[in-house]
Amino acid sequence: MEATDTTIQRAGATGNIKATREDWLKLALETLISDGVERVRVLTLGQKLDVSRSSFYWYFKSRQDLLDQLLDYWRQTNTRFIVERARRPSTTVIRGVMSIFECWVDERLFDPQLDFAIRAWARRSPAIRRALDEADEERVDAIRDMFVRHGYDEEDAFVRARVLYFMQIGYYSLELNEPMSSRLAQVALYLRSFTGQEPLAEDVEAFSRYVEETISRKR
Amino acid sequence: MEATDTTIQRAGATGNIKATREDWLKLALETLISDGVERVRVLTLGQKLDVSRSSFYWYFKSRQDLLDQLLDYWRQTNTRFIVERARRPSTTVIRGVMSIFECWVDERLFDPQLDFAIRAWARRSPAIRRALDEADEERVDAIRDMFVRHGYDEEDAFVRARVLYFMQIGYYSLELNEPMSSRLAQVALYLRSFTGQEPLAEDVEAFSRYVEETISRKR
DNA sequence: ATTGACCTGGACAGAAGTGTCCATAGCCTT
DNA sequence: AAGGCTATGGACACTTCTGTCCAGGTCAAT
Repeated sequence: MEATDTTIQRAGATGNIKATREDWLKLALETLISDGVERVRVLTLGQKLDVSRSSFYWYFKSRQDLLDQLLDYWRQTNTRFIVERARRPSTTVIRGVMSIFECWVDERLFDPQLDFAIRAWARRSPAIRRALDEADEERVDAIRDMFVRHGYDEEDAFVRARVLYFMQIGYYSLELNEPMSSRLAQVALYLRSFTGQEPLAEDVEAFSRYVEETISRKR
Repeated sequence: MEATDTTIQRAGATGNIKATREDWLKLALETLISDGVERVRVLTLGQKLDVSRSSFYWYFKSRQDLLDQLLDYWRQTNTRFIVERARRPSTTVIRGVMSIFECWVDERLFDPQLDFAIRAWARRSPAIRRALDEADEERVDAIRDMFVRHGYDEEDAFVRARVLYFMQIGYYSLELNEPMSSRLAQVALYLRSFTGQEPLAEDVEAFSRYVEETISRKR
């Protein structure tokens, strides 16, 4: 049972390896996302990887050490693209909001399940709580600035940023699992609701095209 | 179970009683709300009540039995008032939305922490998931009907109901803990954002009055 | 072929939790 | 005063998990 496989790159490692550090991390991340921190257990991960727990303690100092690294991963992914999309120059507010919408339809830009798992985690850990508050603030601020750039006054921009962002977090909270087609069908209404302006037909078409491309590239 | 509640009435009970069934339930509920289901443990509750676990098994069949009753409690409270407020006759949409807003500022009508705890719970239990989906749908439908009554067409009403409800769930997800004063300061902007109409000064004032009364009555 | 750096399994100790059984203490009724 | 019901404590058996220790197995380089 040396087993190297799943692939070739692992041959690069010493060979005795059944589970790499990355295997542990990846499985831990998946577990965090699907089941929550509480379920990220050394014993359970080991059983799934078919490796004894001792192996884990070779790579990680402790369970806490692993959890710390999961948080780091989240920090380096989920907030970044929202802020980046919100800062992109846009010709109209509608287009600006659309840029942000891209994060909501492309899980490579924003992983709602992961964000949600972190949110649940934060309820019982002050350290996580702080990290999360910072991330939320950063995101809302970036969206607010986008509205401000398009002429909304400070306070209005802030409220609209919140409505947009909170609404999306709320949407994810419900975990509806709707097909993309029905979500797309209402994009125009959401755009109007968020901006107070009427979106053009070509705006909506442009967004639909983006989504189609994204989905096809993903396959 | 006579017993009703704390203090004097407990003398009415058999006397040997250190912890009533209600004590267990209440503490379990508080724990569910503040720490999540995972932390609702017979052992821990017993320690806090300063009673051995055997006592628990006198009142409840098992831990699962207790959890079932917590779910029942949630079912009988959180959704009811939202639906009731959404159905109230209102002269304008603004007033209709304000009726629903009452749930967001009065924790006796809607307990966000409890709702949130249930949401986290649902992620790992299909039975809870189903109960939650039903509740969400019932709430959104009630809000949608309110918009329809005020002349919004079906699809628009649906999107607006979602924006309103999801935004609020999202707001709670962030657990911001803002003072009521700063939330109130932006009520007009939210009303406009949700309805697409300009609220009257007297509407905003009426809402402020309601909130003040609520807070003072609570003390 | 030997060495040494890497990695793994198994055993041990111990914490925290569930559920069951039974003896018994406290109050109410008779 | 005795008996019955109600509620409790303590002991037992079991499970699931963490973290430590150490004896080894495997590969690469010498």
